Amino acid sequence: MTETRGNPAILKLEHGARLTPESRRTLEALLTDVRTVAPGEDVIREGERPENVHVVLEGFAIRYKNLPDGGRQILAWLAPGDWCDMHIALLRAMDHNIAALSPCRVAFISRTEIERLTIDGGGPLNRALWWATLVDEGILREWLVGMGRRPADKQIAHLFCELTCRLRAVGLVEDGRFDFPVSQEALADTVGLSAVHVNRVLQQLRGDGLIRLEDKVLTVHDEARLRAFADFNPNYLHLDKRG
Amino acid sequence: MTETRGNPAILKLEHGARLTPESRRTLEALLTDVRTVAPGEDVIREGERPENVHVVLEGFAIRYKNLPDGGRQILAWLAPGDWCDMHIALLRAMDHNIAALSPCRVAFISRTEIERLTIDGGGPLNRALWWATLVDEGILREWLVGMGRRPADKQIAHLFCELTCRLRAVGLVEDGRFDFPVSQEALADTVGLSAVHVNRVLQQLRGDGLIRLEDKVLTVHDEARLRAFADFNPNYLHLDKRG
DNA sequence: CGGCTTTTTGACTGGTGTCAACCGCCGTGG
DNA sequence: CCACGGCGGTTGACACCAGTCAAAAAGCCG
Repeated sequence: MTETRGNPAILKLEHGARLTPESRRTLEALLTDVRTVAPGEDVIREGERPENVHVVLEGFAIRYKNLPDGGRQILAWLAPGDWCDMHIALLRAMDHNIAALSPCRVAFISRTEIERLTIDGGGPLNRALWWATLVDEGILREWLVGMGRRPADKQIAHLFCELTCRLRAVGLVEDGRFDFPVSQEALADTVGLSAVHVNRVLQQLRGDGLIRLEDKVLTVHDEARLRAFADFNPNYLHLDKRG
Repeated sequence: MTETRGNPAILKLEHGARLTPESRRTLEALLTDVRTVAPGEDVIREGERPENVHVVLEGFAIRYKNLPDGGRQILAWLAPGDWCDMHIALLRAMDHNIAALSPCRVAFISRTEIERLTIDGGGPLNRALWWATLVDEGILREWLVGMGRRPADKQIAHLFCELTCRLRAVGLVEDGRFDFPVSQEALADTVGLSAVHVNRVLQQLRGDGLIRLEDKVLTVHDEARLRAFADFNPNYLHLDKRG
């Protein structure tokens, strides 16, 4: 549906730091090894030694963990512009999986290259990527609030508010509409509910006119109303321009 | 009960990186402005501009958010050796609160000093503090799994396994026992349950002989059994020596 | 037109929340 | 020294949100 105007990975970081023209060029140069990943396909698995950092350029990817009883918990949605595992470069083994949720285009960057530019370098990119990591942490915390203390309907509404903000930040929202190629089961694994209950909640939200969801496109007619319902405060996304 | 042998902030980082004697001295020098914080007292509040980074040296602190309906969600337990907000130094406003849960001793470090040593510096401390941040993120993800997909009893058991590991890493566990000055209400706000239900679950765990909890001391007689029950895998703590 | 996955529906179960009372501990103050 | 008050822990009765199971309907794709 919507098309990104610029490179989403750069668009996103612009929200967190003032990038110099030079660091923009450095970034562009990093994002050359781009691969296509099919839905359901893993990018990296728990236990593996991370050799690359991944950046989503198109589509949705997810972090997730499997449970011994066959269950699954989704830990993050990785939208265009999101860096998947800056972090893990430092660690010896992945403690979770990353997979494509919808068809994705993902950039692969070698960890040594990243480490040189950031951890050991301390340039402007270091600040920008720190910022992105901190935002990820903020999102994780907000999800925890949702799962722990919000009823199902508000939790899901809150997630939709968050996605609207995040996708708008990389130019993927148009008139409150954005691509949403996500099954109700994946939604359920995200919010910690059963697929059946997610179905019922979605019907309620549609019935109340808070959202529309058809043909894999999510529409938020009245964002203010959805935010009020979900008790949404975007402060945790730290998207105000200038870091 | 138990006494830390060394400085917990240094003990902890030793798990994540090889510290040079010099960086150890640098750390010691940073941790001089130590203040006492009473239970319930806030160290920093949502919305505030962070001017200091905080390190817990004694006692438990928490990250938390309040909800409009009066509820509270605890987002992290900060034990001795934990850095509270490395991160936020980069951000303009706190998106959550930090408070003492039990009587605490907390070191205050000015953000400019920290930024010089890490973000802009790129020394060995940068790696160590990155590592600590990544571990925090790993914990957050595991908590999400617990809230989303684990039944109440296993979730609480899992938390006890985690605490045992984390506190052992800074020398605060002795014979499977450690100080646990935490009300059931705080536990409830941590795991997203009601205090009443936490009470019932604790009785069940005690009845099954998995834990003992009396006089504000938690005892795990048989750690292997508790881990098996909770389906606990410590990989997300990344505590293996050498980063 | 078949098989597949995803969504939808209904009936029923069950885990957890809520409310309210009671108890035991402990610090405070008369 | 004892009475009081408050907080945290414990219990029981009951309500309700969300899970489970199962089957039908609707899309999707070859």
